[in-house]
Amino acid sequence: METWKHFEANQLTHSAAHHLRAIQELGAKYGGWARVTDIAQDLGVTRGTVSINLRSLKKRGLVMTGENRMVKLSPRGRLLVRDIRTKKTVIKSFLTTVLGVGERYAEVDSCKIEHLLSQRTGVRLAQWLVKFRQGRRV
Amino acid sequence: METWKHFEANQLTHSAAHHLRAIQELGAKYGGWARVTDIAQDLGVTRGTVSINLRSLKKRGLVMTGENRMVKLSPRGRLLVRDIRTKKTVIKSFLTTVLGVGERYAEVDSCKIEHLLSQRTGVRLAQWLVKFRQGRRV
DNA sequence: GGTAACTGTTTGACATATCAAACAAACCGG
DNA sequence: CCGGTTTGTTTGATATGTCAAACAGTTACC
Repeated sequence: METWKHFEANQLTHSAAHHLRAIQELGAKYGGWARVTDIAQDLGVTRGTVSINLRSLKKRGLVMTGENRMVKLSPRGRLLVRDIRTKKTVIKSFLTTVLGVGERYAEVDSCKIEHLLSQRTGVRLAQWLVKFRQGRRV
Repeated sequence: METWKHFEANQLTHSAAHHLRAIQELGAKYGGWARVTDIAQDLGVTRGTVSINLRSLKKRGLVMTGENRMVKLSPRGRLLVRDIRTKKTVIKSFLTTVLGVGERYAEVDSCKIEHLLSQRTGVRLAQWLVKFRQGRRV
């Protein structure tokens, strides 16, 4: 009866996942480095919020600080972002191309779910999707 | 860039959803009425936690108080529980029968996701599943 | 080089979710 | 009816995530 507690035990909260994602995206053009202000802008939260959240992400070794007050993902942070991004792509793709869900709903739903779906299930879905596209009935 | 905030704007948090679910299940044999102690036991949290969480669920009109210090779902609460339960069943069914995900993973994953998936997507998935079972390729 | 703007951090507040512990009310056994 | 147990609530902590506002340090421009 404690299955439901797995939710809170997740590696990343929704908020943390998006902080990491923002750093990755913003840093893409600057060798991985991102500024607090830009992260805050990307997420639509205040600089203070980002500052505080980065504190714990640094403590957890997912984000590193550079010289110019900039931050970048650690290797582990990069891995997490990659996995989540992959899952999101797969989920969204399933929703739109298989279920025929509209782009907007697919975007919102996959965004809510991406960081919660287990890696295993994500991989299964990806494999299934490949076969489905090949016209096999699985 | 604000899509990610839809997560927090959800109707029910994971915790709230499971409080409602517990009330519904426990009440099944008693005309819908459930006790704080039993809810706490079901969820594996303290009575104090349930007491506090019920406060806001009552304020939101999802739970009603009876005479004997018992609580039950309001019509709206019942609807929410039903929708979430349906989504969970559909998701879990998809994971096990289509993707071949193991029972345990399917249980945990569907539990994390049930309250987050939009109603529309849930319905789409259910319909797709019916066709899939009928052997149609969709 | 001095002033103004921008950046990042801190602080105090609030909301949610949880715990342990104290408490009061109700219930039950005798 | 009296005393002990059970029940539900409250209180004081902790943790996360958010805001606005104050603050300190940096940058930039003239």
